[in-house]
Amino acid sequence: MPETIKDLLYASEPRSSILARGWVRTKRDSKACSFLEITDGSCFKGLQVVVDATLPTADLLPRILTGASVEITGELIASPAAGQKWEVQAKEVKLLGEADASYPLQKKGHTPEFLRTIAHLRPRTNLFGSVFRVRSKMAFAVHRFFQERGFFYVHTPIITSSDCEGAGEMFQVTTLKPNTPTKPEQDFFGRPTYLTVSGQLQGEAFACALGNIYTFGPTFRAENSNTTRHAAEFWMIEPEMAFYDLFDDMTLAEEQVRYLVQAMFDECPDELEFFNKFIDKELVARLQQTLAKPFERISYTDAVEILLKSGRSFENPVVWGEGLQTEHERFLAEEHVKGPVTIFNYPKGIKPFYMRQNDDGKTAAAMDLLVPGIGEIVGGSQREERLDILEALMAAQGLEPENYSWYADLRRYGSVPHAGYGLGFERLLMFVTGVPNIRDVIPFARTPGHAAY
RNA sequence: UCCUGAGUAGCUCAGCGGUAGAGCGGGUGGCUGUUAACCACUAGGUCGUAGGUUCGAACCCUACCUCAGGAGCCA
Repeated sequence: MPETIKDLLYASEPRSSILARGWVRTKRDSKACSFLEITDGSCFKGLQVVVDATLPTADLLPRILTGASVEITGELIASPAAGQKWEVQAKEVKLLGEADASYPLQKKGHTPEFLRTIAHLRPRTNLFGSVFRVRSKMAFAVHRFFQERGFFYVHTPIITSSDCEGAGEMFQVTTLKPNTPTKPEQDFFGRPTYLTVSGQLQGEAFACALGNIYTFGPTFRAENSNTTRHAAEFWMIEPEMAFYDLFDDMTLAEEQVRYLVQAMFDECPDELEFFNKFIDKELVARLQQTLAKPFERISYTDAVEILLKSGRSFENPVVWGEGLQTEHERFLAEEHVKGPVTIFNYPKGIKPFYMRQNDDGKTAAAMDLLVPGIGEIVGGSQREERLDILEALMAAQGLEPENYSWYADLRRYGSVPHAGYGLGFERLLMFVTGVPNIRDVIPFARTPGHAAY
């Protein structure tokens, strides 16, 4: 298999003959020689290649501009200059693919807005190369976290006929031709179907069989949301655990966030350093703080008290029974706690039917984990395991019982207490990279009006 | 969807009523073991689109389009 630039940069000794392939990041010419910096995406750093002007293949140099792909045969030597440990003294240069002057990536900083317009080329930049290496490492760490704890990975359906009530608007999936009179029964599945907004309900079925399970896959929301934290297609991590109560649930969510932050330090140090320098100067300090002490937990009722006593004037009034607004959440995480905080036991009136009703008759066993800079990163609850109460809640929220009969069966036959949560993978990536826009942590982001590529 | 702001060269921006500018990127030449190198010269733009005001509009007004930020919805 071909060697990568990462292999070469981590060499322990000089080598008399190597082959390096990659894309030219910069070229610096002098009379006697040219310096190429080439990258292949295998790691953050690039490899410096020195091409002597007397080399027979040096006449290719005028055609080797930023973005060109090259193959270099040469010698790996200790670099005589500062800036890099190793460099390649080229013996032969091959131009694999030219990139002419219209190549849009220059040797200078570009705005993320511009780079979004060239989503197919942006992974070649320092920033996006780093983001997507981190995305891969974090995805694997998510699996590792659960697998180390004996959780089973369940593939819940992408196409579904059940709407996870309260999760948002759905994209319809149909093979019926538009503008022709048709009935739902004539459709492919014999009923209306949608792209899933959550695998939770199916996840509960498997938790009530395999014990501890998780899903990790794409979910879809047809909301017309235009913010830095929302996308129409995003990846969600949804564990569901039999015999867990709300506090077990919170503990697992907190552990997972800390685990993934630790993985960032352990597995992506070069990228972390880059993000801290160019994206968010507080990033490393904030992540260290995340690991330093256990996350705080505040009940919704106490949180309302804290907000009311804060002496702060908020745009939106703080009222028990209403949802916490973004400004309230930010105050709690960024100013009151100055770190991640879990808010739990929300008023039952603002939560969906499947959340377990608390004995106080006023609240539901729900929790949100808020982090500084992002806000809500996890939303979860203990699920209502009592059939009569579940049915009453469904009726109160106007749901058709027949659509949820399979879900009610989980309570009808061997019901157990259980709990779960959803962790937004992209929001987690924003948290560990400091990248402020969700569109920049998704390879090809889907947001309202945007589905190019 | 609502509110706010912005659209000027390939990119980042300045110009804010009187003949379109800079830096970077490209080209040419020079120089140097260079690090987003440096120096000189050079090419490159119907100033988002359509109307309007004015002797005169990149600049003022209106509408639309696009992008961004904030809010709501949530992960």
